[in-house]
Amino acid sequence: MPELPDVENFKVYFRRNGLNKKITAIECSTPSLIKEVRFSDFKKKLMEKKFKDVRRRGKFLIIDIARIPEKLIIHFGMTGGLSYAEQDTERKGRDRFSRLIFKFDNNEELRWLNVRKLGKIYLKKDPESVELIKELGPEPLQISERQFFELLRKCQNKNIKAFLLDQRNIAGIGNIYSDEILFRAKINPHRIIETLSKIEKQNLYQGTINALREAIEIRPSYGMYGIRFETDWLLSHRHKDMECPRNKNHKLKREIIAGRAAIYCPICQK
DNA sequence: GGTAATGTTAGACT
DNA sequence: TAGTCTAACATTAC
Repeated sequence: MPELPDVENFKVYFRRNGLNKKITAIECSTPSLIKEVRFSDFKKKLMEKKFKDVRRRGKFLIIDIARIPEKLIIHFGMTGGLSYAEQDTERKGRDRFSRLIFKFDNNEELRWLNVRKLGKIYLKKDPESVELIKELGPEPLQISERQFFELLRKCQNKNIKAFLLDQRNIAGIGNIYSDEILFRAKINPHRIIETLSKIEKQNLYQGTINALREAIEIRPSYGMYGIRFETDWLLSHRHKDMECPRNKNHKLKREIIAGRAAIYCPICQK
């Protein structure tokens, strides 16, 4: 679930539920997911503190903590999320995979969910000391068309889907949104960047911005449940009826490209 | 039981 | 050198 739009909504969820409450206990069922610091030290640093502010960078959340310079840095991996609930209530559904839990002084708790244990947690003064954060490309919703073209220019020989997926080019796009973006831009995921026309590049820029913005808007429920994309999204047909949103007679194709399952319309996407 | 899954990365390969 | 491919991580759901 967690690509840019999802993590953006996790940010709002965290801001709404996790800030300015004193941490009274911390539990972690899988301490190996907390990187570069022992869980006992992690706990010591955070006990009795409050989360002050939260921001998003790519697929990461970076959280300020009152009274200490360290930031809590969260990556959700492939199957992560957040859940806020009353303390010690039954953990149903994905809450069964609550790997890290912050208990607050109001008898509620914030759970970091991570089914496949591919997520990571850091506690660092400087977020840039996390290799991937340091190398992260610009935020797609904050760059001009001109800057976008410049990024493409530096990767002429690369496959377009590989380009979109590589966090060092642009931050926050993952497998499903790369498919959605390429569908909107009517570009076949096999294409190499240097073969794209100016109009296709413009469509790619607009498709990126529109898909991400609309996805952020569409998800009124936070967490990983109840995605409700309209049927004109490629996403709503993925792994289901596999019908092209533009034409029911077109069958979507699934193929491994850039190491991931790409789903696209071989007729609409040239 | 086999397969695929919204991420990242190291190392092999062309 | 640059770009691509594969496997690995770990676990569940269908």
